[in-house]
Amino acid sequence: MNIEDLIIKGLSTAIEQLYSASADVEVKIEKTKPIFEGDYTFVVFPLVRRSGKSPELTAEELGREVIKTSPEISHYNVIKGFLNLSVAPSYWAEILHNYNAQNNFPQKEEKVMVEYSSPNTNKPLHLGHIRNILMGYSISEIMKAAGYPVVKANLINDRGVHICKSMLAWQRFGNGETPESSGIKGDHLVGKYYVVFESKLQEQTSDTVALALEGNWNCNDEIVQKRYIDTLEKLRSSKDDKQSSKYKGDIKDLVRNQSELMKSCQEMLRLWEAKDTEVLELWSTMNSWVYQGFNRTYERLGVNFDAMYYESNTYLLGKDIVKEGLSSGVFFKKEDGSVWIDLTAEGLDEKLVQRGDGTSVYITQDMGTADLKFQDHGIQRSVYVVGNEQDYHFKVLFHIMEKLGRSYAKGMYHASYGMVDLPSGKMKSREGTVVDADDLLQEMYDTAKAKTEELGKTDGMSETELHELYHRLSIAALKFFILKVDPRKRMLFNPEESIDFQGDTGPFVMYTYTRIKSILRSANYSGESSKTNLTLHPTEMSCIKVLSEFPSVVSNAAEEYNPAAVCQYVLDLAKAYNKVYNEVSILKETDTDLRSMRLHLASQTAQILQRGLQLIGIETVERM
RNA sequence: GGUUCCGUAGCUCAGCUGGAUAGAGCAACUGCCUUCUAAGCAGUAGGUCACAGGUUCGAAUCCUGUCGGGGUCACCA
Repeated sequence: MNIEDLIIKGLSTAIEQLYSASADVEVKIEKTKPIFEGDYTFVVFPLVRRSGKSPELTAEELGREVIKTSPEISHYNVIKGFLNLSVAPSYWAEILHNYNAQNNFPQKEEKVMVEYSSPNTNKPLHLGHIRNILMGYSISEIMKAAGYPVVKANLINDRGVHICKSMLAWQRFGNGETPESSGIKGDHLVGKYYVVFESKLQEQTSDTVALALEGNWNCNDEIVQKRYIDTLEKLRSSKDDKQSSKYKGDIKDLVRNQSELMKSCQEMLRLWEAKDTEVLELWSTMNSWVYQGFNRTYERLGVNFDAMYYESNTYLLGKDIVKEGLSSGVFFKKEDGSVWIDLTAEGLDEKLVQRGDGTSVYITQDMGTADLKFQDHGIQRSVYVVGNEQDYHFKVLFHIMEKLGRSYAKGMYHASYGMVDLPSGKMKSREGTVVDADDLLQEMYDTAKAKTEELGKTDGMSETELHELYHRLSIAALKFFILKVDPRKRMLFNPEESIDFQGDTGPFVMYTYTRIKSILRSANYSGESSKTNLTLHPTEMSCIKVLSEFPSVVSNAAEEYNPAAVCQYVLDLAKAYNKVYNEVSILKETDTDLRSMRLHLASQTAQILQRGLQLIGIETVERM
C-alpha cells in the first residue's frame, strides 16, 4: 500500500473512532503546500458538522488520534481548519528501501487500439500532424505502462479526388520526375505536384471565377447553373463577412468543378474506382513514394504502428451497416433515397449517413471501419487521436454505434486535441505558412548540435555518438515542448524562436539523468539497496515523495489520455533530484550506509526519469 | 445565429473531481563552478486568475450571463 492510502486509512480509522462518522465523509488528502510544514494535508471543514466542534479543535483532536493509530506519521500541526501531517523521516527511508522503479502494473484484460497519425497521401507531414503523432504514440505507451495491451493503428487516407490531383498533375507536368531522379523525398515530391495542380487550376479558372462572382457566368449544366444562381442570390443578400465568404467559396468551387482540369480529375477517380490498370499503377507508384517519405519521418520521430489500415480497402465498408440500420429502424430514408439518422433527441441534428445515389460519405466508412477494427483485433476500447475540429463528427459516430447496439460503443473515445497556431494565426497551406515536419526536425537537429558544441562537454565522443546525441536532444526538445501542454488546448508555436533546451524542457530532464549516471559510473554502483535507519536530508525526503507518486501519475495519465501529466511529473522529479544533487554529495560521503542509500536513491530516480521520458517518446543518453 | 472548447505574470504554460498567502519556465536583475556534468542550484522582481453576478464556511476551479478568441453546424474528408 502506498503512503497516501496508508494515511487515508489512518485518518478513516481515527475519524471512525472519534465521531463514528464512517461512510458519510469521504476522506481526501492533498499534498501540503510548500509554505506550510508537513507532507499531506487533511481539510477538516466537511467534518465539523459531525464533530460539533470548531475546525481548529476538530483538527487538533484528529491529529492527536491519528498520530496514535498511524506509525508512519510522526507529527502534525493545525492551521485554521487544516491538519498538516508529517511523515516520519524513518518512513521515507523505508519507502526508499522498498522502492523498485521497475515495478509494473498488473496486465489488464481490456485490449485497446489507439489510432493516430492517419495522414493523407497527397502532402508531406506538417507541425499539426506532429502533435497528433506524438500524442498518439505517447498515449499508447502510457496505456501500455498502465497494463493495457495496445494496438497502435494508422488509418491512411490514400484515395479520393485530392489524391488524384497530385497524380494528374504529375502525369501532365511531371516529365517522369521521381524521388531518385530529383533527389526529393517522396512525400515532398508528391506534395509538390499537389501544389502544381492547385496553381494550374487557379490559372485556368481565376478569370471565370471573377466573372461568376459578378454574376456573369453561364454553365451548360442546368443543375449547376441553378445552384449557381441560388448561391449568387444568397451571396447578394448575405449580411456578414463570414457568410458571404462561404458563398463566394461555394461559387468558386462550382466554377472550378466545371474546369477541364477538375473534370479530368473526377474522371481519374472514376477510373480508379473502376480499377483501371494504368491509373492504379500510377496510384500505387506515387503512394509508394509517399510511404517511403512518411516512414523516414516516422522513424526520425521514433514512432511506429502495429496495424495499418488503408481507405482504399475500407472506403466501401459501412454500406451493410446502413442496411442493417435501416431494417432496425435506427436510420431512415428520405424521398431522394438518402439515408439519415435523427439525433435530435441527443441534442444533435439529423445526420446523413449515405448519399442519395447510394455512395458513402465519411461517416459511412467510419462506421464500417469501427466494426472492422473490433473484429480484427478483439479490442474492447478504441481511441481516436484526432483534432478537435472533428469533435462533432465523433460525437455523432459514437451515438450511431451505440444506437446500432454495438457492444464496444462505450469503449470508443475521441482523444481530441487543439490546433497548433503560429504567431500569425492558423497554419494555412494556401498561404504557405505550414511548418513542414522534416524542415522542423532538421532545424531542431541543427540547434541541438549548436548548443552542444557551445557547451563543449563531448570530448572523446565519436561521430556516430555525437549524431545520436544531437538527434535525441532535438527530438526530446520538440516532443517535450509539444506534449507538455494540455492536449485540449490549442498551442502556440513560434518558428522564429527556437525551442529551448533550458528550463522546463526535455533536455533538462535528460540532463538530470546523465548527471546521475555519471555519478553511478564514478561510484561503480552495482545495485546495492539502502538501509532504513538513516537520517535523510530534507531534499532527499521530498525526492522520495515524488518517486512514490509515479504509479498514480501513470494510471491517471492513462485514464485521462494525457501525456502532459507525465511531462509535468518528470519535471517535478528532475527538479526534486537536482536539489538533492546540489545539497548532498555522494562520492565524498564516507559513511558507507549513507553512501549506498544515496546511490540507491540516485539510481531509482534515474530509472523513473528514464521510464517517464520513455512514456513521452524520449530516449535518454549517458553523456551530454 | 445554434452549439462547443478556450481566456491565469511581458511571453509560453501548470494548477480546474471546490480548500490556506495562485505556481513553473523563458525574458530582466543578484549570487553559487580549485567541490559527483552550471543544459544546474539559490534568490529579487513581475497577478483585480477576461468581466459581472450566484452557490458555499471557502471559488482560478462549480452555475448563469456578458465580452474576446478558436472549432463546428456540407449529399467534403
